[in-house]
Amino acid sequence: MRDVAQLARVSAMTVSRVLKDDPGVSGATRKRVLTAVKELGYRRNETARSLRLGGSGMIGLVVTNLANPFYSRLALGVQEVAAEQGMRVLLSNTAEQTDRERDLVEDLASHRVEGMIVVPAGSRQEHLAQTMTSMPMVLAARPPAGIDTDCVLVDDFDGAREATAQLLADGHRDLGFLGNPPALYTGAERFRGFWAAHEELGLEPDEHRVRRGLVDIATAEAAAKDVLGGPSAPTALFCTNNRITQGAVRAVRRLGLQTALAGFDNFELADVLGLPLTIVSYDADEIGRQATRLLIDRIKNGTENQQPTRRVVVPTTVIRYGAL
Amino acid sequence: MRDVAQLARVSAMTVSRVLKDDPGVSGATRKRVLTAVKELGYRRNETARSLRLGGSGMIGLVVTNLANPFYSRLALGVQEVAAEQGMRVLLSNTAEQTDRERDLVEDLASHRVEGMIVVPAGSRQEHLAQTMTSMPMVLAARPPAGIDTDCVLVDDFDGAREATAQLLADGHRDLGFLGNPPALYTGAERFRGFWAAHEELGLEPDEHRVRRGLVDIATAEAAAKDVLGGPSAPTALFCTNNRITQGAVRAVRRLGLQTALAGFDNFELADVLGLPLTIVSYDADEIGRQATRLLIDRIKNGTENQQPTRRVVVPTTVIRYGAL
DNA sequence: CTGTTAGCGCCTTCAA
DNA sequence: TTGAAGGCGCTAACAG
Repeated sequence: MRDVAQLARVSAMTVSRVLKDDPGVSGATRKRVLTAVKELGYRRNETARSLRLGGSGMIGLVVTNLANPFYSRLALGVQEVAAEQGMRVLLSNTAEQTDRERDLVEDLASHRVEGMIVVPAGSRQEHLAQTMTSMPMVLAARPPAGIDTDCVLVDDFDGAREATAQLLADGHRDLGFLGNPPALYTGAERFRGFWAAHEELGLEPDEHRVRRGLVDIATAEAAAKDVLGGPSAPTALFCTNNRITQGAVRAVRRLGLQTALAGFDNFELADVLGLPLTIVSYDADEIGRQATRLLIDRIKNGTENQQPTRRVVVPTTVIRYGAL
Repeated sequence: MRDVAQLARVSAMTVSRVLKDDPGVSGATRKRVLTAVKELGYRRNETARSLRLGGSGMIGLVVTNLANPFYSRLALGVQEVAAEQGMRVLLSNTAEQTDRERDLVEDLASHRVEGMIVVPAGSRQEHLAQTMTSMPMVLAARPPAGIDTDCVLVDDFDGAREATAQLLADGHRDLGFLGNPPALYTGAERFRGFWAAHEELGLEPDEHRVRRGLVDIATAEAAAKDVLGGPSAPTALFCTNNRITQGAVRAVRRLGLQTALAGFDNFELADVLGLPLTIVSYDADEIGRQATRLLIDRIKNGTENQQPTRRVVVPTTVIRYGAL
């Protein structure tokens, strides 16, 4: 910056003003400075600027698994709104490990992000309380447990309830359930919705056809094969997320069945699989956008004027794909 | 830091030493400092540290479309190696726009990343030359054009050649080609491989069955329907990337055909689609890992000891899925 | 409209 | 083994 100032025969302060679009600079001076900037290929040091200004212009985003399209879409939504507000996003991936999550969050805090959006890996988040004291935090896709923060959720209960109701309306009575760990909020809520849809018709699900604690495509496929091969095989399966649905699709295909499937999260090619498929769909980008709006709102409001904790629920839609 | 120093009754310098694991601090002092750190919830300011040290410990990653699993996997590979080396990754998404790419790259440079990995949106990269003068850069998935940098490529030519050869070996003679824009390196190379496989058998592809310049699932689906509905309909289609293959799958399904498909990039559920599918697969994570290794190597070597430009080629494997 | 001074939080260097 | 001085690059606040 000194070099630019020297070349333009002004002080560093004037260069700073020009680069900041400060109005109080004469046209001629501004032009001289910009010429010098271009000639030297000068680029303002944002690190020094952050230090001086006391804000980095960054927000942190911590997701569990970027390879899952749900999270990459969410990340895109976050980037979109952050960019609108002139902020950058520092992205971290926990690989579903709570201890890594704690480290990454600490690391982001050390880099002075102005706030954080976290998709927590575990079911409770006490380990984030410390960080929360120094900056706002928003949870995405899971509600806070053990801490008090804003969050953006999918309507897990109602989506599961509605999809299950459709299967029941189709005449299915022997439904199976393939779920992620019940300790997770989404797992519990979606199971609750599954159950509620039964109750509304005066039915009760058969626990023998329930498998929970599934964590990836492989475990889901195994569980699906197990249920479908059992004595009281279901005619339809409800799956709590896209990985599990895909495992179930594999199992159904391998066994040569035409079992009806219902599941959370839309996925590509769902429409051309040729299986009867009921999908609870929602806009992952929108979760990211909403979370970012909540976060930036808190950042701009600073510590004063503390609003109560907010909870935004993103609606779901049920989509039906037919057999070929 | 001053507060910690005061509480521990030492100077700020000593606190700095403790936090840096500098050996020249007595055990008793170190313990006092750490206690004070914990009590105050103190966290070192990495921004100030970067400013003083002259290196941010970050590398930039610029991808065209994070929603494409290819890029999210690549990003994970980059994160993995960067983390091993104690560096963080600043991720940006260009949405395939070259002007946005230039801005994002400039922005990363302003934030003093120590190097960058870029998946360029366009076919030439002169606009990156300026930035390259101040830090190392590695291109991923596309070779440099208009600039001179290290790069990591997929074996586009050979993958396309081999997959095409397999279709020909199956007895197909009327192959169609659905390609991304020919101005893109991958588009050109994959088409070249498609052509070469024909030549090796003394055949020549029929240009009437070639459609290029496809950019997403929708355009690919339309093109596939067009070719498959035309007068000299192919019995098999070669697709240059996962979006195009998925468009082709849609078209084939909608038309109720059993056309054999071959394409670049593996995708989930490819094995359960029930169509004859030949996929050129490769490890997207590995591209990210290799690119990061090249980059960090250059960063550590500094400006001196300039090695010549390197080009790493990641191999491909051909996978075959059968009809049901 | 432009310049000077001072300091953001940390660490290198030198001195004790 | 510890501390004091000084500066990384920038800009707010105050002068002129």
